[in-house]
Amino acid sequence: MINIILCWGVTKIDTSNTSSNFIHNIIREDLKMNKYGGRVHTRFPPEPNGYLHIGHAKSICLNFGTAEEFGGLCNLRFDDTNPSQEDTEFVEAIKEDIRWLGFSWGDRLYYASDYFDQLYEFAVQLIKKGKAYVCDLTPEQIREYRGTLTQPGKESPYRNRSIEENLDLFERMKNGEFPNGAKVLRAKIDMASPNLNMRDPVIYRIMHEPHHRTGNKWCIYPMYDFAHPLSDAIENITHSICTLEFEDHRPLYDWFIDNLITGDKPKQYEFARLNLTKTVTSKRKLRKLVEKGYVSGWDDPRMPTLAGYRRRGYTPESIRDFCNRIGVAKANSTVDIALLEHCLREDLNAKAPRVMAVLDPVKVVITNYPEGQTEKLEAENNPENPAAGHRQILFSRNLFIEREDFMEDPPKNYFRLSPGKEVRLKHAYIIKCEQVIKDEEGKIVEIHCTYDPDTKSGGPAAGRKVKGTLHWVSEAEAINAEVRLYDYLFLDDEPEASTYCEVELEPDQEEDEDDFLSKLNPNSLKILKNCKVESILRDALPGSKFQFLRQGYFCADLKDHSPQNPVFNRIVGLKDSWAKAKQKK
RNA sequence: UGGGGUAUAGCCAAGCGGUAAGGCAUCGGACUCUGACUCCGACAUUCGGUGGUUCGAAUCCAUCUACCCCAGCCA
Repeated sequence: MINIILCWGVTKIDTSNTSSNFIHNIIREDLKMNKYGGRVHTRFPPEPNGYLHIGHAKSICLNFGTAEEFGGLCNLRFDDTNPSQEDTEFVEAIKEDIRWLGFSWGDRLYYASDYFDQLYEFAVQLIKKGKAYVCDLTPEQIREYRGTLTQPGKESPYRNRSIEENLDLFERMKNGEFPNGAKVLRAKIDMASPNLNMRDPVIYRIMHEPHHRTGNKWCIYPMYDFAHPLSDAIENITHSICTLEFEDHRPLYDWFIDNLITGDKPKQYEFARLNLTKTVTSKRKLRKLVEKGYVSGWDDPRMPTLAGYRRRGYTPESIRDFCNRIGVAKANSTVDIALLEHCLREDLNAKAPRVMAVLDPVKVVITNYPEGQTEKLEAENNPENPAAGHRQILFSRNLFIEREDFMEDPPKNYFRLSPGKEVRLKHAYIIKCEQVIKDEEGKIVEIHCTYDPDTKSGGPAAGRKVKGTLHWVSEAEAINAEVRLYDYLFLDDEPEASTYCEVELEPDQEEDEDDFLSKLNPNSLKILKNCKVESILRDALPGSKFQFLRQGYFCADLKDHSPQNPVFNRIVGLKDSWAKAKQKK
């Protein structure tokens, strides 16, 4: 009986692996030239300061997928160079999400903090080469000295300290002799560079802050621009893939590599991050939704986090399929969320057992069906997968159908139940509506029908055609369930776009940052308490997924579902051409 | 107005000098005991604009335009 819940279909083999994108083209070229001796080694480098979202999934699929496709390796490396932001909670969540997506880093789990000693040594080398110096300028002064987009910067008065002095000062920075912000170590490059990243960037800052992995060992921490390329080099990364905003950091990346690394040099390539319609993906904004309680947490089923999708009922296969389909390019773009949902439905259609659930029940009485009688009917579990087998459901005189499936005064193309009309009850009989019972307020409380015993599914007269087929649950077997209908958190296609016109922007416009909150969909969650569902759902395992016939895909909630209190989340609705046709009128 | 990028259909996206892949969306139609699925069909005489090179240009050259990113001791 529980078989239905476990009969998870075969995962479709993804054959779209010969993907053509500019990064793979580069790799094919590198392979042809035997660069890196034929090695392909990538890495996924999250900062453990938040949960992974759908945008990260694109990067994970690119990095792990590329390694897989070219017979290479992909490391997981936490970019944990800023202890004030980071936490092990995020480290664990990130690991779980990557595993859930189906990728494996083998034994190659690394942390930038693993390299703090080596990075310190690299910095010392730079000083010894006269290519780095300790600078006493305040943060404000550094900003002033940096110049602007159109004007060159000025050299720091500390720029020409002797190597010995720099060495001494840097060591004393490490030893904790100076307070936060008192000094920094900077690369000595070019204050007049048109690329601001090259204007003597800070590479080490003083931060008296315990680190989640190194504890109190360090009070100076390397900056991303310094730690990242060198970590790549330490791990023998060949292709270092990141997003577009780091494009003008590439000269700096190369500068550190060229000055400190011999042998194979990792190369950085940049691709456009994912944007999704009706979705916010900025870490800051997601954090806000969580912290201000607009959602129940990072794993709220409405969140575009991987934890949220998991709780919602998305399959990892569908997310990977999506990531493979959207492509990888350098043009900023916003993918229609309809594509994600398409991938989801395609996967779930093949896998999810069908079951009947009435979300907004209205009672039907089959007046010519004997009182007290019940009978077992056979129902196929998944027409897409015969191996999923059959189950038995109970029919009885009283049953429930969807309130929406009855209309007293229907339009011409209405295939469902209405007075005097016939419909088939899925897996059961054809019934005909004879009478409508209403209460004092005119609300329909019962629909009286007769059934045609000859039309039993699979029976001799079962071939008779009627236009509509309804899902139903008999009173004899129905159990109550809570159903949570989730909708988009934002209805706006681009919730992150400012509503204010750029032209009118005044200097003082801090508040715009929270603009997106005003676009929250007030109906993103609707809770239905008295749904009638097949009794088999009582035993559904948390996280198991079903198609509620004619309605959509639903998932037994990972946290709240139990046999005593069945709770189902709507993952996504079925496509509904009837609703679309209605809307057009 | 400095530097770095990007422009191919409603949305993604291939294309790499030989005459515009594919997917999503949309619109028909077939099938259907899920108005689902599936299937069949339609959907860029044109690649941001303009000039040029060439027998031939989305691809090469010139120029213009639009949009994105950069002035953290964040990543």
